[in-house]
Amino acid sequence: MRIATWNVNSLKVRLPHLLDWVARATPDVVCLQETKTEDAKFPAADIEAAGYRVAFSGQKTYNGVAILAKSELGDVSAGIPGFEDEQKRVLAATVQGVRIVCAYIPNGQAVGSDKYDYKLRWLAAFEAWLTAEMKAHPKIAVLGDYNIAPSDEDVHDPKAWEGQVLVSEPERAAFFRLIGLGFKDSFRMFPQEEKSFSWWDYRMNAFKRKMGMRIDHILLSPELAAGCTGCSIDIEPRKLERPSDHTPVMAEVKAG
DNA sequence: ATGGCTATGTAGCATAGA
Repeated sequence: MRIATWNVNSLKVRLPHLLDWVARATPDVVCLQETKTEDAKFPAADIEAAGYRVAFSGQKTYNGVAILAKSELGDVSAGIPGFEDEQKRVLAATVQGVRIVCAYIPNGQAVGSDKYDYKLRWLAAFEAWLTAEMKAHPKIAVLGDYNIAPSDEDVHDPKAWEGQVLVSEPERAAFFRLIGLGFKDSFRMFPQEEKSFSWWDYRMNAFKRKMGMRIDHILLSPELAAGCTGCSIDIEPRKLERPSDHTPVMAEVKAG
């Protein structure tokens, strides 16, 4: 089963890219972030016509998550239980015996800002919830835009970014607490090219200059990781006209 | 060089992203 994540930065603008990409990459599950689309305006018919079922939790202007799947989406739930949050950032569903969690982790804006505090509080709630989810679902995958570059090799210029949001020690510590629960960063289970990134700033010709970060991740529970046969980033969509600033990441796992 | 793009909501720019 191929499972993917992609921050599309507006589903309305990126729908043609998404449909082209799923036709080419043929994922079984796709987690989307930053759909920026109210549920009433979600393009469900176009996605269903492409052969996917879909669940979504969105809002106007900001955030918004969705899960596409070739087969049935069971036990769909939105948000982190017990964590009050107006922002639509989490959606979970069970597909072929695999619990899929789609997450759009807060950006954090700047270290020390209110949004940074919110990011750390959010991550603490996320970790607590996943600790329980993992026990309930031994086959669980957590896919999404983490807005954290785990290690310096995930940053084009670690010196320039040192201590900044996306790489700061508390953010990385939160990421590695998820690893501490037993999750594997599927991308790093396999040999990868140097300077493998999933996001490049729209400005400064950052993509062409390979000035990116790896902040989109697929974390797998031990049971899923044991059956994982690959994980890769597809940079092709970033080369198109009007691209998302993020690219898809896809892993292959054994279905339940 | 602390900007630089892009998307949205809304009708000028402000906010946010990362």
